[in-house]
Amino acid sequence: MQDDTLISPGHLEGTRNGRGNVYARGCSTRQLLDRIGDKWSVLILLLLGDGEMRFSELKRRIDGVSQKMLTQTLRSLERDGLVDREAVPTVPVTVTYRITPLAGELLAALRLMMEWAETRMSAVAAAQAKFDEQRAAVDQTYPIGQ
Amino acid sequence: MQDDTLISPGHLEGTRNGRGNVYARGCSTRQLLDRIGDKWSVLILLLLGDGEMRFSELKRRIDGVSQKMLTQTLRSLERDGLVDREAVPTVPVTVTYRITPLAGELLAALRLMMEWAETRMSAVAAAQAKFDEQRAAVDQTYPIGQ
DNA sequence: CCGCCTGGTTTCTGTTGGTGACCAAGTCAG
DNA sequence: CTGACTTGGTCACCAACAGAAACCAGGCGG
Repeated sequence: MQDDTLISPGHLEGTRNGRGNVYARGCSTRQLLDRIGDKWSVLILLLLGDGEMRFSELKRRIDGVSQKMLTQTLRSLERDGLVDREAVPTVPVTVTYRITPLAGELLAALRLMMEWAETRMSAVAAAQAKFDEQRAAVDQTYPIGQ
Repeated sequence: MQDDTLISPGHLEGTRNGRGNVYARGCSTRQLLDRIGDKWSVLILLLLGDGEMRFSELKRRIDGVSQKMLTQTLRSLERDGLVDREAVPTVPVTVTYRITPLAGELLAALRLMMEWAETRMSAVAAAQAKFDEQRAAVDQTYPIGQ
């Protein structure tokens, strides 16, 4: 597995990582993606990054999550030490979630992503429209019905 | 990766931004996550971030991708203007992929995530082990066979 | 003509996510 | 006491999707 693609800057120590083999099944980046790379985790972390929140509020604010998936995702994040769950046996039980310091550090990266999305998604949309348009033109030139 | 163009009819947001409602269905952060929030996109962008690469090399280096998913994900990234595809009709056709400047900016955030993963995933693993251990203890105390 | 190379697409099947019904525990109205 | 309603969560079921493997295009070498 040689690397003819000029990796240039910094070949990191050992085989550890980055830019070297992000892809190996056991690699930390892969592990992270396996955990928070689902449909809801990032959204939850981003929301909790602004302050603790109750289960029902999370459900209300994240447009489209099902109760099942919210529970499941929160449980998974809790297991990974990224969110903290506190259940108070009040009248109807009250469960509060908040991010842990560990997740707090990750939050910086997630927010950077969010900022990119906010400033660049329009460009993505434009690229998409252009792509689809070209594909449509090709389809017209070479119709599918063989 | 669906192909609906959810640029949406403009409107409904007075919401623009972050910290406010990351959750609304049409929000840019949601759109971004819908696109690159899958199992392979981030990995591909990270790899291509180090330099252009051929299809077969990507497949070889990303441990576990199926040909179908690689093609599908690359096509989606191309559609979104994040990667550039160049097919040269050489002997056996040669297809090269590289990231676009647009994706280049996103790369900073992704690399930050990767770095977090590399330094913190061990803590996550520890948290996980602890959680599972406690759950096991509880299961022993209150066996399932009601 | 056979077999092989790259880059795909198709088919089939197992896993995943979403929907909606249901549960626990407690409170309050009637 | 009964029934309705709260919050947080589980379960059964079904549709959508990812993965494995087979197949395809077409150009070449033997």
